[in-house]
Amino acid sequence: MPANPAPAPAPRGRRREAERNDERLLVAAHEALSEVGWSVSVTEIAKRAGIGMGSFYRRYRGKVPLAQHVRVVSMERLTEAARVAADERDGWEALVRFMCDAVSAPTSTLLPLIGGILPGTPAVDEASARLHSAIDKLLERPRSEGVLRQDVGAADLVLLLVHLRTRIPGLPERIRQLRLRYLHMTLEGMRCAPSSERAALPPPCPDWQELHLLWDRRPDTRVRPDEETHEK
Amino acid sequence: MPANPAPAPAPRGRRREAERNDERLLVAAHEALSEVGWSVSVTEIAKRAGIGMGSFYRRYRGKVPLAQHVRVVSMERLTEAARVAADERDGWEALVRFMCDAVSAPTSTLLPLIGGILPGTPAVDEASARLHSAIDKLLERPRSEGVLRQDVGAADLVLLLVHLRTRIPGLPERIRQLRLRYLHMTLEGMRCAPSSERAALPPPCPDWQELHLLWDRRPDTRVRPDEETHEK
Amino acid sequence: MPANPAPAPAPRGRRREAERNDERLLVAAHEALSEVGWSVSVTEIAKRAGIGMGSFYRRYRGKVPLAQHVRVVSMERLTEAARVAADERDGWEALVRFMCDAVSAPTSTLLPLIGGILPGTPAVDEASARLHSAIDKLLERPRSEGVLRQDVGAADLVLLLVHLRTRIPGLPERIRQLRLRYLHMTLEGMRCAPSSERAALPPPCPDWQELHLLWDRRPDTRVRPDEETHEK
Amino acid sequence: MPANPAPAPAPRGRRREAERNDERLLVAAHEALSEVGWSVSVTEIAKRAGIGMGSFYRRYRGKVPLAQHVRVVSMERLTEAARVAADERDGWEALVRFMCDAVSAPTSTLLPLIGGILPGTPAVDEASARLHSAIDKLLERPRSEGVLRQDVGAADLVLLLVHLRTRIPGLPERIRQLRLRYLHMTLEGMRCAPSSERAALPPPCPDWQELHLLWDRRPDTRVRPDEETHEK
DNA sequence: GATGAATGAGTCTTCATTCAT
DNA sequence: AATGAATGAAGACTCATTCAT
Repeated sequence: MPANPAPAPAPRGRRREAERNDERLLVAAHEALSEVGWSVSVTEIAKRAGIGMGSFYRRYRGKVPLAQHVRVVSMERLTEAARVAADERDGWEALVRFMCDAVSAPTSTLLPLIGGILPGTPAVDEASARLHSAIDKLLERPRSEGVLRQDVGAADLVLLLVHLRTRIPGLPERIRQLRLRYLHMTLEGMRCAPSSERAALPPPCPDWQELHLLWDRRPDTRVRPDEETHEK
Repeated sequence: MPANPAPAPAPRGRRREAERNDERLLVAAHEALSEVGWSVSVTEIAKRAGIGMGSFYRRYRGKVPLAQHVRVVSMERLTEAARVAADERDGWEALVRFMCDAVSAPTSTLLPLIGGILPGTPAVDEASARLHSAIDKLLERPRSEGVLRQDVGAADLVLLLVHLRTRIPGLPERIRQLRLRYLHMTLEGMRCAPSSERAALPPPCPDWQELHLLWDRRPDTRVRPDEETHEK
Repeated sequence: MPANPAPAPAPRGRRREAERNDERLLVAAHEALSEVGWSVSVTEIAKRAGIGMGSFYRRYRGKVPLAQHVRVVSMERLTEAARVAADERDGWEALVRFMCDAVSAPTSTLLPLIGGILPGTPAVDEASARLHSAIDKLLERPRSEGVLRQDVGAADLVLLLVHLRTRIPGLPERIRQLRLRYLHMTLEGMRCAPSSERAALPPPCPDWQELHLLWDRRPDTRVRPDEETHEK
Repeated sequence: MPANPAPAPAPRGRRREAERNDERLLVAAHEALSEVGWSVSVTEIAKRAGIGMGSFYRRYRGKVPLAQHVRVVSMERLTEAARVAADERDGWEALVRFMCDAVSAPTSTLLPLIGGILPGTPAVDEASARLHSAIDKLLERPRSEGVLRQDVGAADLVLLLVHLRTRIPGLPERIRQLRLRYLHMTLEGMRCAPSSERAALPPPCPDWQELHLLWDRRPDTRVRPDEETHEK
C-alpha cells in the first residue's frame, strides 16, 4: 500500500450534492428543533432544508433518529468547544469562555427540550462520555487553583446549560444577552470568593450517570412501547 | 332562629362533585403540562383528573383556555408565596425563602414551557402585575440592606424561575433537590459579597414589559394568521 | 261512579307546569329545526324551551322521537288549515288560501329538511292519511269547476310545499315574501286559465345582490364571531 | 428534432393519479353533499372518492373550502349550460332547455343545501356574476318576444332551481322526473299565454304512498342499524 | 318531576411515514 | 437517488344521552 490516494478526493456530482444535503438537513433540524421544539413537523424540517420527504427518509429512519443525531452532533461540537477553550491561559477564563460559547453558539445546543423524549443510544453514550471528560479536564485547573468551589462538578455545568438554554421566545440577540446575564450571575455563585465564606450547596453534585437517568427517556415512560428508536 | 344560616352551606352531591373536579382538573393539568409539556393530549389530562372528555370541555373551552387558567392560578399562588415570605425577619431570608418555595412547590409553576405559545389575556396581565409588585416589594429590603446586587430586578427573579423550572425528567424529589442546588448557586451570585468586588452583569436587567414580550405569543407570530374560509 | 267530575279540571301545580313545558318544548323544537336544520343540538332546543336536559328526556326518548312528534303535529296543523280553508266560498280561493297559509305559517311546516332522515312511524302514517284526505277534499271543488288542471293531485301540493319550504337563510319576512312569489307563480301554472289574463306577482323581483344576501353566510352572522383564546 | 415537444405531455404515474383523484374527489363531494347534505362527514366523502383522509386534506384545507370549490364548479357548469342552450332557435325553447338541463344534470347543482352555511368568496362572486349574465342573456329573447312575463328576472330562475333541487330522498330517476314535473308547472306560470292551451305535464302524478318512499328514511339506510327510533 | 353535570362515541384535522414513479 | 402524493393513526373538540341528587 504505497501511496494512498487523496484521502477524500473532493466528491463530485450526486455524491457532492448528497453531502451538501446532509449538512443542510442537520442545520435545518437543529434550528427548527431549537425554535419550535419537539413539535416541529418533519415536513417543516425538510422544507427548511430544501429537500423532499423521500430524501429525508433516505437519510434518517424517522424523526427520532434525526433528533438523536442532532443531539450527538451537538455534544461533539460542545466537546470541541471545551477543548478549544482549554487553551486559554487562565483556568477560570477557560471555564468562562467555554460556558459563554456554549450558551451563545447557535449550533451547539444540548437540545434539552428533547430531554426525556428520546431514549439513550450507544452513539449518545459515547458522545456524552467524550463531553464529560472534556469538561472534567476543563474544571481541573480552576479547581486546583482554588477559584472554583470544590463541590461543583462537570454534570453541574451541563445541567446549568440545560437550564440556560430553555427555549424562550423573543429576538435571538436579546435572548443571547439574557442567557449571558444569568450565566454570569451563576458563575459568580460558583466562584470561590477568597475572602467570604460560602454556604454549602444543598444536595450532592450529580454525577454523569445521573444525567443520563435524567434526560434519557426511561423505558417505562415510552410513548409507544414498541417504537424502534435506533440511530439514523 | 336567631342567627343567619351558613352563608355557603357546604354544597352537596353533584354540586360538590363538580367543585372537587374543578380542583382535580387544575392539579392534573398543572402536573401534566409540567411533566410532558404543551404536547400533552387533552385526553391524557382528563384521564389524570379522572373525568371524561365531556366534563373537561364543560369547564374549559379547550386546551388553550385551560392552560391560560393554569398560568393565572400559578401566578396567583406565586404572588401569595411572595407575600407570605415577606413576613420573614431578615430581608435576605425572605427572598431566599420565596425562591425556594417557588422552585419547590408542585403547584406554583410559571409553566414557562408554554411561553410563546399562548397569547396574553387580560387575566394574565392582571395576575402578572400583581406578581410583579409583590416581588418588587420583596426586593426592597435586601436591596436597601445592601445584601442584594443593585442591578438585580424583579424580572430577573421571574426569568430565573423560568430557567430553573425547565422541564427535566426524573424523580420529582431528585429534581427538586437539583433545582434547589442551582437556585442557591445563583443566589450566591446575586448577593453582594461585602468584601469582594463584583464584575458587572452583562446586559441591562429586563423590565416587566419585556417579560410579556418574551412569553406571550405575539399576534404576528400566529401560526396561521389570516386563516379564513377561502378557496381550496 | 255516579257523576263524572269536570272532564279536564284545569290542572294545577306540577301538572299544569308540565303541560306548559310540553307546549313550549314543541314550539321551541319547531323553530329550532326550521331555522337551523337537523343539526341543531338537543341542548339548544332545551335551552330555547327553557327546560333542563333531564326534563327533555323525560318527555321524549331522544332527538329523533321529538322530531317525529313535531312532524306529526305539523301535519295535523296543516290538516286543520286545509279544513278551515275549505270554508271559503270559491273553490279556487280555498285552495289558494290553504297554500298561502301553509307557506307562511311559522308553525305549520312539513319540516322537509328532515326528509330522508327519519323513518316512518304509525303516528306519522295516520297524520299523513288525514292530511291526504283533507287536501283531496280541498281539490275536489276547483277540479270540478274546471279551474284546476285535471292532472294535479294532492301529493303535488305537498311536494310543492316541500320545495317552497326549503330552508333559505335571510330575514323571515323577506323569505315569506319570496315563498309567496313562487307559490303564485306555480299556482298560475296549475290553473286552467280559460282566458289569458294573469294576476300580478306579489313582491318585487329579487335582484342578483339579494341572492347573495340570502344564501351566503354573512360575516356578522358567524356562529361564534369573535372567538378568541380567552379565559375558561 | 424540428418540432416542439408536446406542450403538456400527458402526465404519467403519480401525477396522473393525482389528476384522476382530483376529479373523483369533486364528483364524490358533489354527490355526497347533494344526497346527504352538509352533514356528510369528510370521511364519507373521502371513502366515496376512494382516497385516504390525508389525500383529501392535501387538496383542500377542509370541508368548507371543498364545498366552496364544489359550489364554484357547479356554477360554472350551469353557466356553460346556459350558453349552450342559448343556441336554440326559439327563445322560449332555449329557456326551457336550460332549466331542464339544470334540473336534471347530476353535476350542475347549486347545492342550495349549503346555503347560509358558507361565506362568500371572491371566486364564488365571480362565478356568480358570470352565471348571472349568462342567464340574463338567455332571458332577453323570450322576454322581447313577449312569451315571458315581464316581471320574471334572472334571480327568479336561480331561486326556482334552488327550490327544485331541494334534497329529496328517492331513486335518482324518479326524483328527476318529479323535478321536471314541477319545473314545467312553474314554467307555465312564467309564460305569457296569449291563447289558453296548455301542454300536458310530463310524468304521472305521484300518489300518496310514493311520498313516503320519497321522504322517509328507509330502514336499510339507517345510520346506526340498531338505533331505536320510536315515538316519544 | 326537574335539574344539569358526566360520559364517550363520533367528527374534523394533522402529521409521521411509505411508496410508486 | 429524489420527489411528493397517499396513507391512517392520533388529537382536539362536539353532542346525544344517562344518572345522581
